[in-house]
Amino acid sequence: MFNTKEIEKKWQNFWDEHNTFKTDIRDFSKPKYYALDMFPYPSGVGLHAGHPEGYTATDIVCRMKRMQGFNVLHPMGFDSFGLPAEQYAIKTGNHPGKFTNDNIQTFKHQLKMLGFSYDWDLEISTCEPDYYKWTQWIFKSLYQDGLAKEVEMPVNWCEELGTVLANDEVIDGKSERGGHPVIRKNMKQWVIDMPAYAEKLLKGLETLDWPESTKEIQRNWIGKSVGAQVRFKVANTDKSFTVFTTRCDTLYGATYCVLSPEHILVDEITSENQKEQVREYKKICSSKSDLERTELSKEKTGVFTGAYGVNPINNKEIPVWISDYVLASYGTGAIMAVPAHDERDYAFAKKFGIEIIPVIEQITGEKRENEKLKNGIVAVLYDETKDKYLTINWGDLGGRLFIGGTREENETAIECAIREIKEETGYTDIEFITEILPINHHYYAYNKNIAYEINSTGLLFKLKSNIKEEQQLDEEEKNNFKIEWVDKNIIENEIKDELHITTFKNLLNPGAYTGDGKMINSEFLNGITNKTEAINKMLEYLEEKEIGKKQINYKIREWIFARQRYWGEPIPIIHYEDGSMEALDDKDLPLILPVLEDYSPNKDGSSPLNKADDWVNREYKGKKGKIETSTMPGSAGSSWYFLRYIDPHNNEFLADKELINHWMPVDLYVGGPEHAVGHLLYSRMWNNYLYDKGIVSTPEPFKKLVHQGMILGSNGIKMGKRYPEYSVNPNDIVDKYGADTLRFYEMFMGPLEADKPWSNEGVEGSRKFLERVWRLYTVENKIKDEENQNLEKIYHQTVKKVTEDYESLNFNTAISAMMIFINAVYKETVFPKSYALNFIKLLNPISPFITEELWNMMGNNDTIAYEPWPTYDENKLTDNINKIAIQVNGKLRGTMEVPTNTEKEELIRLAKKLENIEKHISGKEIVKEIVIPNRIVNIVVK
RNA sequence: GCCUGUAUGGUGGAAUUGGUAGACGCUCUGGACUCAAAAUCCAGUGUUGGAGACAACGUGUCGGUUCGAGUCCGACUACAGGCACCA
Repeated sequence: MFNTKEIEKKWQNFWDEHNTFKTDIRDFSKPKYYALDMFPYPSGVGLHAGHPEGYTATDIVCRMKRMQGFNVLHPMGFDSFGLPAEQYAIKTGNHPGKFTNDNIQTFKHQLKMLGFSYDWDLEISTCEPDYYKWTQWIFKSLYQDGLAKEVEMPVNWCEELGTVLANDEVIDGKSERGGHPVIRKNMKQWVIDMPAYAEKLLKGLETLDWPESTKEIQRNWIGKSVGAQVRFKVANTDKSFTVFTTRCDTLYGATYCVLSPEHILVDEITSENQKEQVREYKKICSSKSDLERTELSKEKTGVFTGAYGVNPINNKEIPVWISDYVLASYGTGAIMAVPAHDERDYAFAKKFGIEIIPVIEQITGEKRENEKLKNGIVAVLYDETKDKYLTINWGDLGGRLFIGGTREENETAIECAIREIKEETGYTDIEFITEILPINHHYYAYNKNIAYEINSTGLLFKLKSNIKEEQQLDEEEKNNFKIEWVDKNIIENEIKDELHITTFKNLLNPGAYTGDGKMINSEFLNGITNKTEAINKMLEYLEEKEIGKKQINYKIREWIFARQRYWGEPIPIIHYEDGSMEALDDKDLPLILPVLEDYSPNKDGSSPLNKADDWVNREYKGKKGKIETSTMPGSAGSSWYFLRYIDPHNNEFLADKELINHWMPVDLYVGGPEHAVGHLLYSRMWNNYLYDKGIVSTPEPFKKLVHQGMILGSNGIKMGKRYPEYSVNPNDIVDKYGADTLRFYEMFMGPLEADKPWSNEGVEGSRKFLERVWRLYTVENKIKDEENQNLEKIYHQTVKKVTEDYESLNFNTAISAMMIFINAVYKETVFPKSYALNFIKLLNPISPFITEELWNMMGNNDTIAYEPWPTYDENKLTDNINKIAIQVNGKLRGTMEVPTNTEKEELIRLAKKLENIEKHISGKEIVKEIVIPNRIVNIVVK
């Protein structure tokens, strides 16, 4: 048994006293490695079980890299502006800084306890004026470049929290923190222009070694869509509006337009007799919260403005409506509606009885040369009383079908269907229900040797009674076909004809056709079947006639960059009495938070900073003005902290450019996936901006990103307030088993990225392994200055496996390899000293305390941290005996051991001699023999 | 609804990318040591049948490709995460 408390204390002190992990940031002689953890918010409760997971992962890589000769930058700091400290201040009247600093001390103590090899000289804290001076400086720069601005806009206002929230802080219309309702409210707001960087942020993703899921979330959030702007004139006026569409190819199918209720043109174009309705509708919309808008999204609402827009493609006048399914904040706040090919427009048109014009026909069957064109119908007759559909079973002549027919001249689809139903089945007492969008079908009539192209209309009828007339069938038909009423699943299983089954599915589930197909009703586009071609052709036309142009839109919105709170970075802007404003000069930064008597929010929701009269009201450059009182959001300080670590004590600049150039980008960044669209997007934007300014040397800050999974309670559920009995406190584990065991266990639980349930038995197992290692070195008496051939192969394999697995962050399998090695050593009487020393190095990154102690006990005086990493010999990874699997018909029937690189023929010969193989092949014909040397033999018999 | 993942013993999880499924750990069982227990060491542990050799089955479901599929292809189911009137 080893004394964890004693050993861990000893080495914590040793590392502190010797500055073991201090990084010489100006030493450029070695290759650099920058590993970064997402720094914590120092909450009152200290580290939770999840923190050590990600932190241990980076620590392992750093410790290995140091031993491999890299100059490693591995810093830690604190994201120390935030709401809990503010709430504490409101409650107690104390300054939140004190509370925050106490918590930071607790965190630091715990982090040291866990043995992370941070260089504490590089520690930063975002709430320190030395730090936020530069946060303010970057903001100021953004402001001066027009990327940070104050605008009047609808914002996410949370009454309970008394502040504005960014889009990523609102989830399903509720605040991310606390789940309070969020409403839309017009306010003057500081924002950062994220859309200006949308394209760069999107492009940059391609260069990053990040989880695909996170990149996808960011792509989604950026939401690029390529389309066109088209200008619609308002009939009988000189006004016009512009719509955004990604499907300009469907312009001929536009049968109405919709403006968002907030669109500026609404009041101007509304006709006299629609004014009241429009006013009423606008009122309803503006009072709706985001939550209500989301919840009510199923049912479309809207009103007609009385105005008509002119479709520029054919000068057709179409009604202009307003509806809140069109968002003011996206595109132009106006759309052209193509109900035939857009689900939302379809639902709206159906509800308000607006015309639907199809311009794309769904295609079924396969197109052939020299097709003969005809118009046809497919009619489905439904008997409600029996819940069955009428089908015709043609037997060998064509299987089961609905009623089909060819339209005669001057005959409508309905007339044709009624006629065909009567002729083929005799039913006459039927009621027309619905008709679907046309389908373009291709088929080949073998009996007539003709290829057909049919424009087919699908129709649904209901049987009212069984009244029948005599069928009119020719001889061939009479003999072969049977009328059968069948239910839905028979149809789905037995009707193979693509036209008929597609018609049936569409009839049962009528709606817009959003797939690809053949253009119809579209003049110069008619007949085109390629969507891109149609879009491009239309774009060309629009641009030529100057009625529209290509346009790209992004979903990403401005980052709302102000909070009505105290505990955040003050915005370094002064508003003068004359209405102008200005950023403070560099020499007046940092703009330091004033101390207040009372930190509670004001009743009007304005920032508590309003209470600091002397601080707010001042004369600056000879003019009277007020300092901006809202503060920056939580993600401000974390958007550039990775730069400050490089040079945290620099008073001249945010960090020395030469150092940034050397150390950036971050080589490995580990943190939770919850920051996918917040921190990880904002940091990228700031870094891209600083790159454009020539301040940083790479556009992307984080080259490789890995998300650690969540550590769940032993009940498989997230640890937390809900199930405190299943929660684990790292302090308790360290107290009982030691930090080495905690680190080891969390790495052995499973893949870093996966969510994993805690297991106390698993912790015991980890501790047991460390004990086993300890015993091997202290009591077993096997370590000798001798060689042992039996261990050579497995030793080299272990070095290789562990090295590669650390590099790729597969710590669980690295540990497994070390266990296999130790198990093998236990079976031997001699553990060569060189192996013993190098094994300590392999284990050191995971469990640093015990390994430092063992290293010491093996006669070394200094830390193991910079000892050269073990290497392996490729030639010793295998010996010359291979175990070959023998299969018969792909089933394992035996194995044999043969020398490496035994010839194929020899392998087969030996394999056939095995008793069990002989049994399985005797009396059978050998069809094939597959031999993969050094792997497998497979004999195929019949 | 759309997008992205995931699915393997009693259990946490392995599997060189198409080549002996279940490494390693936990649990459980047996043995050694001990007066005894704990600790430790050794052995066994997918299911079913068999004393055993061995055989059949087995990686969410159904189908396919292949000499051979956890791995590739197609359809589906369940769970997790993200997006959700984005025109």
